[in-house]
Amino acid sequence: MSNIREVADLAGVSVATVSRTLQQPELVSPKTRARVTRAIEQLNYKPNLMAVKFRSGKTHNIVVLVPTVANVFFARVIRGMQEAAAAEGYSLLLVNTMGDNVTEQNYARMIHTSQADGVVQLRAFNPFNDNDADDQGLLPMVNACEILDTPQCPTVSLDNRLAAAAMTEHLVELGHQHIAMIKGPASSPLTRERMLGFKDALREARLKYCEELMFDGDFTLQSGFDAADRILNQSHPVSAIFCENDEMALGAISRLKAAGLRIPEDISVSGFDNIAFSNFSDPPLTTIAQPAEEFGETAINLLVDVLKGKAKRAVKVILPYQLIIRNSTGPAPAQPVNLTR
Amino acid sequence: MSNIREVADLAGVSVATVSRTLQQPELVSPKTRARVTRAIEQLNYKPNLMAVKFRSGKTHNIVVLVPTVANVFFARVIRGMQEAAAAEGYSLLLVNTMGDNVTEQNYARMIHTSQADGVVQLRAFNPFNDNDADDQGLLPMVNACEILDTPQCPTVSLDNRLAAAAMTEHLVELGHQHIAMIKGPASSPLTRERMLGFKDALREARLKYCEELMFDGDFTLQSGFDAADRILNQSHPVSAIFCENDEMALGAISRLKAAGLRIPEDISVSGFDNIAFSNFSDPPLTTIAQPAEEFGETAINLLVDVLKGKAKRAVKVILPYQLIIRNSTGPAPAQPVNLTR
DNA sequence: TGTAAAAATGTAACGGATTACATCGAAGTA
DNA sequence: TACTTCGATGTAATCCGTTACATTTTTACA
Repeated sequence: MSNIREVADLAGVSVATVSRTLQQPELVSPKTRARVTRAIEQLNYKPNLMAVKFRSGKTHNIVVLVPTVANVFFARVIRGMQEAAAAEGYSLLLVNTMGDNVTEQNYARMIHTSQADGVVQLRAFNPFNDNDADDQGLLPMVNACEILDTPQCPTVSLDNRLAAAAMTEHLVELGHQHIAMIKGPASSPLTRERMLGFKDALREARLKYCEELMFDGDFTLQSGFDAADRILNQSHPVSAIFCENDEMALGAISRLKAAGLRIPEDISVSGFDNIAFSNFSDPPLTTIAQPAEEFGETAINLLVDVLKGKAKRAVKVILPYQLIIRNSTGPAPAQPVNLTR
Repeated sequence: MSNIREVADLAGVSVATVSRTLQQPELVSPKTRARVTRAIEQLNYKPNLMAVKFRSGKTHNIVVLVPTVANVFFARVIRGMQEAAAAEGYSLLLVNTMGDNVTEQNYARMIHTSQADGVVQLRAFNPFNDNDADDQGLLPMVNACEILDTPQCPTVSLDNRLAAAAMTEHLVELGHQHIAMIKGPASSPLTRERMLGFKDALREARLKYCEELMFDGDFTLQSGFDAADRILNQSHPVSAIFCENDEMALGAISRLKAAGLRIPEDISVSGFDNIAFSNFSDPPLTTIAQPAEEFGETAINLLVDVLKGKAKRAVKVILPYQLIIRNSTGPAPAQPVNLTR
């Protein structure tokens, strides 16, 4: 592997001239520039970017903490980040954290060991501890998708409360009065937000909120299936299920169909996220579309602003949602269907 | 940010002693070691890993070229890689290449600019060009999932031909004589392998191969949907469709059901990959399970062997598949169903 | 032609950790 | 006591670009 000195020797110039030929060619005379360029090609010289990064103190790496890359929604966010990062000259270090706080803290530490310049966090957890705080400055971190209430941290998110309320309204308008909810983990602020929106809409419609109709899930297909199973084995009437993401909705539908229920004639099911599968399921899923790629793109742009010192304060960006009505929701049946069979 | 010199000064020792305290503590007397350790804590000193990587010439980074992180199967592979990499002290630089050769070549170049030590390629494309070849040595690259016929490159894959034959046999045993296939892109060796297995099984069963029953897809849900649409609008009888992955199978099922066909009574559909959704679809999908996480894990281990110089020649690992029979395949109907309606 | 200004190029310090080699002191041996 | 050996520690070179500053060359104009 050749280095800049060999190039300089071959071209008969100093290392500074070689460096300038690459960085600020306008400072080098055309004649010299040509000689240097030829030497570079001859030796197939590639600057050691590790040396550059070390010297400059800028790694141009961004650590991305992803709860799970297997989640289709996050996959879209990642894609958006990747494009924005490439455009800004940054590389992404994707970490599948499985939602583990310790793992996240370990990787966030890459900032301190100069392996990365910033962090994008897709979860509402602050992986930095207090003495990491850059005093009054902004943390080199942005939060996307979930809302993290760290004031020094820019955020891009959805108004989950409003979106959940819109979905609930849709169900209410169809005449549903007994709506169950399959929630995410209680630790997730997303879950809290969406539940608040759900309650808002119920209150607005003068329907009463029923704690017994709230079921826990963890955003996976299986957990949706299991929650639906619990819904089938309880005694309250239910004519619609609001699931906090599409995977759980699809899992729930699978269980409901196995019980012989027709969707949406017997029971309506709604999701959240609008993943690709939701358009090809039977029936296609009514859901909330989120601009996933835009989340990623915005997150990177916010972070780059922070890293460049352009950001004066922690901006909080809210992106728009869209209610997508497909065939998994329909009018409430005249008679509540007997679920237990 | 403190550096090793400040620590040395505070502890009243030389930088060498500090470095040794961290790297080979047994060479430092307990007394000194304690002093150094205290100084490190006092200053909250973290070694600058960029400097270490620069000096050592080892980045402990691995570039992973993923055609698309949105693919659920790849997501599982990634997870396997991540765990193995963490165990070996490597970080993953995930790149969503969208199957673009130029993008892959650009990122593979990170090896030459000393930003990464090795590459894991999940596609059958060699991103290195000839003059990158390490002469007779092994390339710092391993190929996973698809088979890339670069002799200097270790590979971990499935016997796709055998697996496809097994699936075809399953369909044949159910009495299917008119089996259509929804293929991946012709450029993918995977597609070629699976097609060969398909043909093998047909020949074995003395059924004739029919070129008109081969349909193109690109591994997405939508392409499966579209291909099924084409199947519905042609004149040959078809009682089963062998799809080259689960996404396309689910897309196809969606289209077939829209046409009023029952699965598997009217037509059988099979997939490949066994993604999570396939277990919750209606009907649950008959498919081939691949040990995705193990692919990832093996790929990393092979690469680490190469990087450590342990690998003498390019090993080709074949992992086992498993035929998962669910309810999307069933006995062929006595009378071929009229597809065009 | 002389001189100042501008352009081109060179010199060398620097960043932070590692490590070969040098040094020093203490313990061990004859 | 003199000498060897070993353990502990220090010194300084090294990895490879970048860049402030110094120096040389060219250009411009009086």
